[in-house]
Amino acid sequence: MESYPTYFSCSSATPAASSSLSLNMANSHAYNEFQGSKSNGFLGSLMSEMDVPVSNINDNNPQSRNCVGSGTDPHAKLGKKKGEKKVRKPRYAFQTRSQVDILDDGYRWRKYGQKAVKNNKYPRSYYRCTHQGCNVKKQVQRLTKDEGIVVTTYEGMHSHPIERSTDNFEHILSQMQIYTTF
DNA sequence: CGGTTTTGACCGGCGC
DNA sequence: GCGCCGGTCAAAACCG
Repeated sequence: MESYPTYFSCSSATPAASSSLSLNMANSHAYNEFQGSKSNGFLGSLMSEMDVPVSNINDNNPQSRNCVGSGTDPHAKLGKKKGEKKVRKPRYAFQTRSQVDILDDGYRWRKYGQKAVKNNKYPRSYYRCTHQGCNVKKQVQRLTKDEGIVVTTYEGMHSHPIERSTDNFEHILSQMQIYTTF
C-alpha cells in the first residue's frame, strides 16, 4: 500500500495521466542500488553538479529529459535505530525554468523554514504537504547563477489525490528539465 | 478566526 | 572536543 504506483512519467507531458498524475517516484528497491554510491551531502553535491548542466539546459532539449529517482542518504544506514524504516527518503531534484519559486504541482504546501545556502546567493525554502498523514516535503531553491532556474527537490510520496488540476503542472512540465544526480 | 508565512533559535551529524 | 552545516521547530505576525 505504497500509495499510488503512478510514477513520474518523463514522457511528453502525459496527458492521460493528468487525472492520477502523482509525483510519487519513490522507489523502495531503487534505494538499495544507490546506497553504494557516494554520499557526501546529496544536496550540496547536487547543487554543485547542477550548476554545470544548467548551461546545457539553456539550450532546448525537450526530449533530453531524464526522470530518475535517486535515494541517496548520507546517514541512512547508521543502524542505531531499532526498527525504524523512516530513515530512507529518496529525493528528486527538478530543475525548472520559472520566474517564480513556487511551482504549483496541484498540492497544498506550507512553508516551514527557510535557510540560506553557502554556494548560492538565494535562500532555500522548505515546504511541507499540508495533508494529514502526508509527510511529503519539498525544497525550492533558486540558482544564484541563473535566477531563471529554480530547483525543486521533492522528498517522499503523496498519498492523496491532487486537489488542483494538474493541467497547470503539465504545462510546466513541458518546459521543465528534470535532473537527478543518478 | 483559521491557516499560513516569517524569522530566529535549536538540534543532530560530520569533519577536522 | 569543537565548529560548521543543513534541517526542523516554534512563536508571532499577517492575510483572506
